[in-house]
Formats: sequence, C-alpha cells, structure tokens
Amino acid sequence: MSQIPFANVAERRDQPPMLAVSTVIFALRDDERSGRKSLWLPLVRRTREPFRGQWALPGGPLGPRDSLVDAAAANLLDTTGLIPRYLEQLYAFGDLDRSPTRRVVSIVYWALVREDDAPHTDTPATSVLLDDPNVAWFRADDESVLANLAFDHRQIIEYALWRLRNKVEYGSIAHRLLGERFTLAQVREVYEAVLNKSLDPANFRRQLRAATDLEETDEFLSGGKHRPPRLYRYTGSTSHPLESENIS
Amino acid sequence: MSQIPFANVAERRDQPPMLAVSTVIFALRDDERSGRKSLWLPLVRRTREPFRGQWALPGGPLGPRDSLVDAAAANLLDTTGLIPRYLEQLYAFGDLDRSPTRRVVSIVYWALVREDDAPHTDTPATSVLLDDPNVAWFRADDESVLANLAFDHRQIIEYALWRLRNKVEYGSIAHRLLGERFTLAQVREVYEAVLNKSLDPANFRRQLRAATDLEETDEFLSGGKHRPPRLYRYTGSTSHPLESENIS
DNA sequence: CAAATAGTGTCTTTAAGACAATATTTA
DNA sequence: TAAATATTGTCTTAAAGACACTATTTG
Repeated sequence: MSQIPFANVAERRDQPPMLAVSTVIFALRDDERSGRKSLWLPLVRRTREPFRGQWALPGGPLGPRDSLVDAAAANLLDTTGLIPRYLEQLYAFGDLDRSPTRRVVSIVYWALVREDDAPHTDTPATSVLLDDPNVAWFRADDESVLANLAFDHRQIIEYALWRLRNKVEYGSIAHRLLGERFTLAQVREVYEAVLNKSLDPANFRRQLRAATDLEETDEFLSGGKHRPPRLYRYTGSTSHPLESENIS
Repeated sequence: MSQIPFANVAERRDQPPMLAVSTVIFALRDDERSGRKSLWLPLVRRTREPFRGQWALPGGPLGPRDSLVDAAAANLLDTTGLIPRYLEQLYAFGDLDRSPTRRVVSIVYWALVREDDAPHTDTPATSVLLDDPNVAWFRADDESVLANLAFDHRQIIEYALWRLRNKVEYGSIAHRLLGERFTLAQVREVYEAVLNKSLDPANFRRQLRAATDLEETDEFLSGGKHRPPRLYRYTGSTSHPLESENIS
C-alpha cells in the first residue's frame, strides 16, 4: 500500500482532473489446460509509482491533438504493436479516489484483435514483437493476475468482459477475433469461449446464418481428419456509429 | 457561424483538453398535437460565445471535487431544479473540433425524470420553478430546435434517444418516467411514446407481467368513463452497476 | 343501456432447443 | 472402414403477434 503525503491530498483537491485513455484488448488463444480456446489480454507492468511493478492496462494521458479513439489506437500500437479489428468506447471512469496520487479521469476503450495479429508470448521474458519484458499476455479470467492489478483496473476489465459477452450474444462481432475467412465452427468456438458454455453445432449454424451477414466462399478448410468445412466471409455493416469503429 | 482567430487555433493545440459534464434529460408529457404522450427535454440558452443565444444541453466544467455522476446530478439540479429518477453515463465526446474555441472533452449522462417532477413550461417566458428565461422544455423530436443546437449537441441528443429506445425495449426502466404507482396502460403509453408505435394492449400486458418485477397493489384508478384499471408498483433491481445509478 | 377501456382466451406464426440421421473427409 | 466433424432434417417447446370475447365502470 502506498502512503499519501498530506501535501498530495491538498494538491489533488485543487488541480484540475487529468484526462487519460486506456484500452482493454482481447484476443482468442488456445488454452493449454482446457483444450478449448479462451480469451487473453495484454497488460503492461508499471515502472513508476503508484503501483510500481504491478500489472496495468495499457494507456496514457490524452494529448491535446489526439481524438479519443486515436489516442486509444495509438497507445495500443505503442505498447503492444497491435492494430485492433474492433475498437469501441467502454466507459469513462472518474471516481475521486481511483488513483492514490492525483485525480485522474480515464476514458477506456475496448478492442478485439485477431489471433494471428497477436504475437504469442506466454511469459514476459519471451515477448516477441516488442521484446519488452514489461508487456505480457494473460488469460482474461486469471484470478491471480486480476487480484493484483493497479488502480481500479480489475473492475474495468470485468466490465469490459461483461460488455463483450453482451455484444457477442446480440451483435455480430465474433468474426473480428478470427481471420478474414473462417468456418462456422470457428465462430462457434468464439461464442463458446466468450460465453463459457457449449452450444449445439446444428442450431448454432442455423441461427448464425439467419442472423448475420455471412457469405459462403467456394473454399473449404481441409487438413482435419473429417469432412472439410466450408469457409465463410463476413459482409456486414455496423449498428450505431458510436458503438463501433473499424480499423482498416 | 463563428470565426476562429488564428491565435485561438494555436492556443487550442497546446492547452490540455478541458473536461466537462453534460446531461440529456427526458420526461414524458402530453402532446397537444398528437393527443398522445411524447418525450420532452430541457435545454439552456447560451449566454456566452461560442453559440451565444442558441440552445444547448445543461452542463459545465468538471470541478476537482466532483465525481462524474455527482457533477451530472448537480448541474442538472442547478439548471432545471430536478432530481432524476434514473441517471446513466451515455458517452464521452472528444473530437478535436467539437468546440470552435478550445478543446473540450464532454462526458455526457442521460437522465429520466417523472412528469410531476418536471414543472410544466411550454415557453421560455413562463418557466415556473426557476423562473429562468434561459431554460425551456422542447419536444425531443422538434426538428426546428434540433437543427439549431450549439456544438455537437444534436448528435448527442440523437444518440441518447437511441440508447433510451434500446433500454426501454430490453430493460425495465419505463416506470421511471411515471409515478410510484401506475397502471399497465400507462407503462404502455411510455413504450408507445419512446418507440413511436402502437402496441397491442393484451399482448403487452402479458409480456410486461412475465418479464419485469411488477407487483399488484389493491388500488384501482377510478375516474375514467370505463372499468378502473389496477395500479401496480415496481419492485426490481438494476442490471450492471455501471449501467444505472438510482437517485433516491 | 351505450361507450370506453380493462382484462382473458385462443389461434397462428416464428424462433429456440434437443437430438437423430446423413455426408465426407483423413488415418 | 473407423473416427471425427460437417451438415441437414425433424420434432418439441416457448415466445410473439393477431384478434375475438368477456368484465366493469361512468354518464
């Protein structure tokens, strides 16, 4: 626990709130344990007080020339080397005591990236893309990590997960965690990982084809020891402009 | 259209963004024209540049000691004299050019108030509660007003309406526009006003009673020239903590 | 009793879910 | 051919919507 000198408290009550932007980034990965796919997210280790040494969401102060979404995309690229396939504003967190030092209002975005966009690194020491020991990927439900996050970042991640589950259930964004062409079974794996329950393949197929803008391709995915599934492509539009921002 | 002196542009590029909180407030009122109920909202007339004389959402800068939701509730009370029955964060608007002078990031809340909370004033000159000619209520779909709002407030109001429609359709907040005891027909009127379409009374009744936490009272509303309808009371909880904040 | 809305019953259509059956690959 | 998943078919159940019908009040 960090101590708060009296001077800091006084300072905090009079300075204007600082504006920061942070991002919760989700990717889908094979889970060694369960054998299934599961959700992972990158965190950065703090190199300064407060919470020095603890893991936190990537983020930073809002520069005077960045729009909010640009700031989110930029610090995401800087810290993880990734370009998101989906980026949406999550919430603005502004409680008085969320930072022990000065008052900070954080506007948080959440993002989806494809598995192949995300360099696979299980430990900080083997981080590939940036070779930065202060960036690492964790399972989104890893209790030992969640329990030790800086600031209110655990609450933020849990809210982002709640939003993701809602979005995937009622919207059509699952494909953003996959490649450009995908099988219906892969989409089902996304749903199963996010909602954490198994779904009937037959019924899922029917619902998906009825509800979302999906286009058959002429290609099939061979290689498995079974009948090769057809590959599909997404051809949809987004709902409300503010509810989603596409990158590339 | 206001001119932007070069000095202001330079200034705007280097100062840190200013943080403001604004609120979109909805109430239900009788609509003289259609005879039905419809949605109304209060606006304040700007007394300073930019957009001097034009209508805008109530709001103001975020003080260092206010939490976001407190700031929203406070400026709502200051400008309209109302305490909301429902208050939820809508979105943070932060585009670089949304204010012609300096850079402003606005965190916007939306609120629901009951009809009897809202002093009935049709014109600015007859505002009752605050007797302030710079506060007035307008129909939420009044094109002549929407077309002349300050800043990006038209876009904000339209997004708030979209959220309200979604919320009322899938959630259970309609009762917050009504009194403590209400008939099922009154709830239906709320839905009809918000969704702008008529609903089958019989089917609506069944769905409502199946879906929401509603409790029968022993009272009936007499006075109409017809069988008196039973009064109900709401006994529900809210969904996700961040998705709603109850006031009193 | 006439008018008007409250409230119930019932039929049809549509979607969701369970699960059997068939199809097509690779090892 | 056995194993494995793809894909289709069918039956059941639940919800949504249309609409006829009964109930109860006021004037």
